[in-house]
Amino acid sequence: MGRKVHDFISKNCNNDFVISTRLITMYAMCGVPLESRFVFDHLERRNLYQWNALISGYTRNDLWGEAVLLFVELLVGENTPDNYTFPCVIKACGGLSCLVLGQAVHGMLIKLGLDSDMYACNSLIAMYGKCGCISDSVKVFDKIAVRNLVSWNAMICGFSENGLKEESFIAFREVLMGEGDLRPDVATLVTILPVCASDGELDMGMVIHGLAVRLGLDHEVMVNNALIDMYVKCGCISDARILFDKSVSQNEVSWNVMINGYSREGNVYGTFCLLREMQMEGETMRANAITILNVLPMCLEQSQLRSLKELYGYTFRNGFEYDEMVANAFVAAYAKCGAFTSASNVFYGMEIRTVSSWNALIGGYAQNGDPRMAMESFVEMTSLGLDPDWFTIGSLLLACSHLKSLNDGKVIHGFVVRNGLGVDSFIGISLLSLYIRCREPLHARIVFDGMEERNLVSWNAMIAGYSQNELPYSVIDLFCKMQQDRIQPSEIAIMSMFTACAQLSALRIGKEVHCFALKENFVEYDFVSSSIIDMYAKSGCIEHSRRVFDKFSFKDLVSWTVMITEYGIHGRGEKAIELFEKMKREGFNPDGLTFIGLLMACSHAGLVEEGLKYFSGMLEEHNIEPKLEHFACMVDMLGRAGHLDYATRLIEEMTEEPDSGIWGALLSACRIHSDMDLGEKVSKKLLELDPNQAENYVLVSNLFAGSGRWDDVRRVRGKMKEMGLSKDARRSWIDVDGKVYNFLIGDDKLPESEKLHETWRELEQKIVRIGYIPDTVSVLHELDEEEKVNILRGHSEKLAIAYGLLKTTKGTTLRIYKNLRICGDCHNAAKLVSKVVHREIIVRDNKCFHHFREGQCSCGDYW
DNA sequence: GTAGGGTTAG
Repeated sequence: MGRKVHDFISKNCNNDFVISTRLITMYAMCGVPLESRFVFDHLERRNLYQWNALISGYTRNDLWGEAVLLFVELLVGENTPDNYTFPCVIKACGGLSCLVLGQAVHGMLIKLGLDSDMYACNSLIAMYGKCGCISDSVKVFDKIAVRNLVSWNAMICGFSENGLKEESFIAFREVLMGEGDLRPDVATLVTILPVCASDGELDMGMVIHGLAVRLGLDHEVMVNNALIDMYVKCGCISDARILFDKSVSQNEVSWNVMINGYSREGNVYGTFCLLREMQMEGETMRANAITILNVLPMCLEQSQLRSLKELYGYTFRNGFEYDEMVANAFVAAYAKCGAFTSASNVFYGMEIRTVSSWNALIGGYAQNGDPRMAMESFVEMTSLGLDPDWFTIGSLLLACSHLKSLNDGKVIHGFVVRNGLGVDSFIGISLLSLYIRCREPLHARIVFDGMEERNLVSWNAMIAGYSQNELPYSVIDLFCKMQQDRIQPSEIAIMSMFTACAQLSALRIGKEVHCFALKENFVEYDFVSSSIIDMYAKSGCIEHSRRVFDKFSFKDLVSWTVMITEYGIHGRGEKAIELFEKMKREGFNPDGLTFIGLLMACSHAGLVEEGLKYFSGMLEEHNIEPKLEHFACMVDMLGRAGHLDYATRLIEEMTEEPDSGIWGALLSACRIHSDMDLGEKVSKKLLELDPNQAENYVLVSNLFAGSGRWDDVRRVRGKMKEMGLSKDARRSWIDVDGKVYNFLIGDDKLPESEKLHETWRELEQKIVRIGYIPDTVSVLHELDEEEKVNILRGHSEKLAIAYGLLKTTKGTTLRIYKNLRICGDCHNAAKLVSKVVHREIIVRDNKCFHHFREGQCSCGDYW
């Protein structure tokens, strides 16, 4: 129709200014800006109206570059732009996200004195928003004398695009409640609804839904679609579907949004049904490239490779595989399903490979278990002269962290610093995680402290990183700082706190965090619950652990395994077995880790027969191949029970080469049962296999010390010194009223040390009356008896017990943590003390728990 | 001034 009118005009009144301006506009509105350009180029005379019409036509059709070029042409031709030209050009600058250009145009606007024009200001607000300079948007907004709805909409949009969710809600409320007589329109609602959608703000979304109904805007197709999308993203698929079915008018977006809803849920059937229905809608409704991208999330699980291939077939038949984004998404999706060959086929089948395409490939390899290929692909990419962007860098850092390649990581870190990407939060967090994985928490902290902005993810990464590097004090410290900074902790930081409390046996803090977790509903997460169970157990409260476990309604294999393992550490072998059987009855299949817990439980409790039965059942009943750790448990169990020959035979029958853990277990057994012949052979093997571990030398030295071979002891200790190895000092600590007190062996530096030694001597007198005899065999040094007795008196666990009795009220249970194994003498003394003072004393050593009560220990003196 | 998509972090 437009063309016919054009033909008529060409014949009759070609050079009329008004008519040719209208023609240019008409073609632009019909989505054919090339025709507008044709008209423009064939004009004999031009005025500003026609330049403006074409620039505006370009921006209407998202041809930002062309709009800006035409504007430059206009200036070169010594024309002066007017208040109609500027909004269009500024919009184009925003479209290009080109701040420098936008600022230049803004400067020109000021020079011409047009900077109080509302239309220009509204475009400026939007432009600065799109260029990430939201503070400049605010400045312009504040300066406008009279603001209209568009000014507010632009502001809301800018806040939302810059991730300032709260600010966009505040601006939205201003529109509703403000002095101006403003009513939200379609644009307002369509801008604010995605803010609700992106963060699951269902309540706010529903309020806006009600508002849309009252304003009579809910039947507008764009509003309706934004509402459907909001319900989908908030997880209310059925509500979304009701709106979708009720829609008065629909377009492709409506269908795509609904399909995306089913797809995100992993609902294969629902997704494909809707896709089929969409095709049956006929000519009016066509699937497009975005439809494909909306179906994709459904196929991202390992098991959905078939659906993914089917979808690729559909894509191919409809010619969408040429869409760059679709192709990139398939590369990433195939990689996620582990189908690297298909990913690479799609990738190398593409006509043009942009940096994004390379990112899809490199990211696919980095995330899904082939970090080496990620690095190789990067080399190939750079050899083609392509520069990495921050997505590429992020994936490379991930690959380095999987490879634990600190050196490559540092090279990339250098690149990041030189290119000023260090401020990007994604890159910062990726760097931080790299250093954490490479066990360089200090480096990680430097990156963390250097971040311009810290978000929840960066706090979590740093806190969880400390926990993974076994730095519990740092976890607690940073957690407190997080709260000072008013960052609301999430389930990940909470889990790290439980792990830290478990490492420290810090019961009091652990309980506080438990209250917090209950209040915030974090206990519903399986990994949080497992960490609570662990915290109570490691703080000596195994009954608390069981109570948490029983109350937890989403038990998974991990929680069962944790509970079984904790029973083992507490020497409650029968309980562990009982729970293991219950777990099987409830339909859970044990894995390798479950068996480590179970076998350790049998070992600690001396349940050799049961242990052997479960060990053989691993392969026979559960098809789990025993690994080195399982053999180590068995050797430990058999050795401690005195079956050294059986243990030796088991090692000989292993198909895998035994490691230092296994030889170490056998060596401990040799010491307990004073088997020097075997012990010496094993010592040799152990020190050959792993000569850099201090513990191994200590084991060997203790073997000799136990039978008084002091020359050999000196030889081994000398060797250890020569190697520059030292073992941790013997330490104990006790939690009194939430504060942790540390004790070293023979510690005289404590403020109350005189009082402590006195208390212990009084206790000693009391326990001597009921049969305590100092067990000087535990002193593995070449000294005379009296000196040995004195050394025994200074053992850190005795000091901790004395301190606990001094500082706590009658009846309080003492919970003590020892960093190495408790010695025989302290074990005996603790039993007797528990009897004379009528207190429960719980000692956690580096292997297991001892609950001393009324002269007995839960381990049955078997440890 | 405006709705739907993919690639990086705990």
